[in-house]
Amino acid sequence: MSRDEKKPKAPTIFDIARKSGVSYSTVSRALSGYEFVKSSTREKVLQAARELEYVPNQQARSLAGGRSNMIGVLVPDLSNSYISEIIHGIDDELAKSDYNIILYTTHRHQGKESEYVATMVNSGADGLLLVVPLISSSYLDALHQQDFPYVLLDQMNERKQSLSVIATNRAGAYEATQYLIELGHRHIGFISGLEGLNSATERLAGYKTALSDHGIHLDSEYIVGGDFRVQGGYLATQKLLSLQKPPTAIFASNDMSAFGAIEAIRQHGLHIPDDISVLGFDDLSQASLVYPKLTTVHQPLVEMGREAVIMLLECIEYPAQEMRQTILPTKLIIRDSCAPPAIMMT
Amino acid sequence: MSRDEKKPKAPTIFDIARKSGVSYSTVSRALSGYEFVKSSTREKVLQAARELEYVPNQQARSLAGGRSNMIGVLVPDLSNSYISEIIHGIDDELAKSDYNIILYTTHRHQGKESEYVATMVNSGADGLLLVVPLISSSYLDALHQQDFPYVLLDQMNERKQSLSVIATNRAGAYEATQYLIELGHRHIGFISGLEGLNSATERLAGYKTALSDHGIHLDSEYIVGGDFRVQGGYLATQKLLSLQKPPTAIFASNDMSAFGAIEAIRQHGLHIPDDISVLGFDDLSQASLVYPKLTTVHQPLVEMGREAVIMLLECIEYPAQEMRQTILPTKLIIRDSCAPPAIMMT
DNA sequence: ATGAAAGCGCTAACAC
DNA sequence: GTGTTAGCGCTTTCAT
Repeated sequence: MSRDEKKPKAPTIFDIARKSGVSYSTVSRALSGYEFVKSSTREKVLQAARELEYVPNQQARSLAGGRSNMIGVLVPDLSNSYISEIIHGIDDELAKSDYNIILYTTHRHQGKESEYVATMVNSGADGLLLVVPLISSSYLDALHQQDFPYVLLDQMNERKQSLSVIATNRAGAYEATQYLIELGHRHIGFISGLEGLNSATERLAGYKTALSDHGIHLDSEYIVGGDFRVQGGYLATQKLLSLQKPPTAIFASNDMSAFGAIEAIRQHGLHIPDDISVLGFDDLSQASLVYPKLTTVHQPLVEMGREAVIMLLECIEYPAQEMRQTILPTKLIIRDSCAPPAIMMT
Repeated sequence: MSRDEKKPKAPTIFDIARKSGVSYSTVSRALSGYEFVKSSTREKVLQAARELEYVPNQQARSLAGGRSNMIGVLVPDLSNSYISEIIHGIDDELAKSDYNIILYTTHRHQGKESEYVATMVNSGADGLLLVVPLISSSYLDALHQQDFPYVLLDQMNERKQSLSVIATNRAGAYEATQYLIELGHRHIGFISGLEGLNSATERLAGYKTALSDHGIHLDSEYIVGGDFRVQGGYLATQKLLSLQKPPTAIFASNDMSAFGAIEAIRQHGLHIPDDISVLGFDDLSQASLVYPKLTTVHQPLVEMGREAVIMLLECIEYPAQEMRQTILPTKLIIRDSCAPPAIMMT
């Protein structure tokens, strides 16, 4: 060690026991809220704990078989506000309990999610919140086998036997597309999301259904690949604009893509929404920062985080949860980036 | 428990010991990289561990006096990209080691930072990264007393005896102000940051110094209070614009404030940068998303996170670190929100 | 209602 | 170089 050796050991329940004159197992009971403790004893113990500024050692607690009070949160990446907002919701809700967050990002080692899951489980997390895009059922199986509490966020397990919370991606996309149609657009470009993602698939489906429900021919040229990021949206929009007959509106699978679209459109010398409309999905906080303010489908990310926590805590408390899905509603937020097409065409 | 009771206990070093035919302390040594282990033995152990899919139990590890491989990260809040970017950097760098992040947000209980610090320390974090704005030295003292490794991020302890990483706030603000002056501005409004924050104070100082160095009278009317957030910037700008002689340029203490300024200016019917220039600080990813793209002082947030991790890990490794500060350079990023004043006045 | 005692899985002296 | 033995701080039977 460095300078002085006087690391003042933190007080343990043993110290509390001495101070309050009871056995240390009684202290443990009093502290952990066990019901059969005389209330006078409990008071005495709590008092002593307070005076000693006692802080429980979570490691010991969970080693001994109790709760660790840690929730493992596995996310792909931190560079994305989409994730930040979800985490924000998780954090908010968790703050009400005394759970803490252990944060894992998979970007560290691509595809090693299962390893992370194993670590989290083995490191004593009481439950897991998974925001991992591409779910491989390998570790989901392991989780199930151990009856380990976890909740899937914004992702469905195809076998649907997980607790999960998602938003109405398809309906949201439908509503958005319909809005564009009602504005008079007949040529609506679509920037798709990351392949394989449930949300991406659903949003595309919503777009397609809306089109066909309104008797609009689906032009496959109008669907171009994006990646849920600014750059992808930018590139996709360039393609769209260079089409022989460019769309009069672009529906981007998420706001990030939409931001890229805005950029590309501006560079092309076109004006939003006069020359072309842009619509996003997510309603990130940036959406009202860009100019023009982005009309977009609000996905309740913060609330999804909250909801997932609620489900998880419930599942930890009462392990025999039946698997269910919470579906939160999306909502079209009309701002300034959409308008009727300049030249109405049918 | 719920359905089946067959929770398959995770293998322990004891299982590895049996499988590889050595004592379990040897296993511990082999696994934790102790050097005096015959390499054939080590290989045998590692092999067995692999086959068993062994995952170490961190709780036990740290309880027994080893490392927990957890770094506690204390942040005020998650709703802010400024924080997100720092965390991003932390995460990036930490990914190279096998440390994990325990994330604490103080917004849960205002002013209870010390309690959090105590919890983190007591829960076996190997080190702390503190991004807490208003540092109360109360827990810093405790940390010092215990020789507990920690690094301050974007915050200085007035007594300067902590490891810390900050950016050149004052110089950055100076450069920015000077840029505005060189553009021809003589009436430069300043939206201040959150009171008490080191960065806020330094930026204001940089602004003032630049002004006086260029012989420009400091008009106290031009310095209006902000709070580092959009709303604060918005309100501050309204005040600035309603001045008898409004400034021709506004330097906001951070990008968030600048975004608010842009909004207010737009609502006022003015154009950026033709009618008035806006300059920010931080260079959040949003800065190039807004329109016009924000000219701002780049603060290397991601790198600050990285650097803090590097320092912390070093400090954990070699506890006898002398206290030092790493100062990372800011850089003026010229985009589209600044231009010479419409009417040159002296 | 409370005390005693046995570990949880692991590291770190201490022996040999 | 490797085995033996204590605990780390706590929860949880099992007694009483």
